[in-house]
Amino acid sequence: MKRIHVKKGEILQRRGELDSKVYHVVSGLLRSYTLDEKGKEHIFMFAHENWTVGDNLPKDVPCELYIDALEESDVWVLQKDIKREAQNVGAFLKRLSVLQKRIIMLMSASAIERFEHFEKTYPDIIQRVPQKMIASYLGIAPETLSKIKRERYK
Amino acid sequence: MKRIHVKKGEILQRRGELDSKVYHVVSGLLRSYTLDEKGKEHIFMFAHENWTVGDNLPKDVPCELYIDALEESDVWVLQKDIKREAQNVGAFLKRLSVLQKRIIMLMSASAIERFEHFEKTYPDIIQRVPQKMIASYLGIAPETLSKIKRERYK
DNA sequence: AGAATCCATTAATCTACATTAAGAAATGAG
DNA sequence: CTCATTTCTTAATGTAGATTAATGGATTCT
Repeated sequence: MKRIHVKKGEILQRRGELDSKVYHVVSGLLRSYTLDEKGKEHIFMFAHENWTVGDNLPKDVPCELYIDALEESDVWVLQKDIKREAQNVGAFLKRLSVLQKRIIMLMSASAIERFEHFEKTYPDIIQRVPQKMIASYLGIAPETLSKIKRERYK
Repeated sequence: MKRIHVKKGEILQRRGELDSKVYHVVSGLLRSYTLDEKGKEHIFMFAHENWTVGDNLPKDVPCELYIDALEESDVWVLQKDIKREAQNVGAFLKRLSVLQKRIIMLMSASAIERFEHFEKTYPDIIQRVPQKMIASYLGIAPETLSKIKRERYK
């Protein structure tokens, strides 16, 4: 846990890095964002005074967010040595990362991509709920989901 | 903390309730969802075996999610007596609730509504970042944000 | 079993928002 | 101060996905 000073525009984290840190803003303003295939930015979160940004993934999983400074900032950099806090916190982290992924998908992925991601992530749930509920989860109309699947297998 | 058995279709929680609980699924399948003004359902999350659902709000804040059972289920019902766990967990809960709200907005609100919500929630950040970044956060094109604001004040 | 409800699929039409392009305004660097 | 870059606005056109509606097949209820 150390304190750093960053200038405007400085990049603190890039997608794909391992052992990503958590950043707690003392002063200034950070932002985390993703880049889609077309190179378009999707801002995931702004973090100003007393707020925290960072992927919430285990140390051995590559992170998905870029983090940079929108203003000159003072920041605490926290290691994620989760072990000691164990179970409880681990569960929170898992939920945070699921929600994060969900937001990223809603913002940057098409209906088809969202469905394909869902298929991979929750293969069992697909069998257990009606399609219209999957559509509702994905944020698309049931008719659209139907169309997607048709085009997919033809 | 008690264990309950619920039948398919049973409603465990309605939007607006205070002192909402957290539900941990032992067997079966739950779902949480919102209803928009048009009465349309937007599923926030499926929770199957060993997963957890629930708003992550303080006891005195009305919850935003409905929760019901998609299958006959066994569930642990947990009180949210957060006090003892203090700071750390409190911060997680806050982050979870922000992400939850974000997903709900992305799924059920129009561009204008998302902007108005952002205005209210982060009045200070609006002053500090370019509009195109706010658009990127809201998941809309900068041109659309520009149009929205024009129509708004005319 | 028969009735009623729910669900998936298709097709036609509609709409919110994206994209593109171009000029005006603001910001910043030297 | 001035030129360059970034940002904002406006308008024209395009498109992914919503909406509506109709049909047939499954489920569930009595």
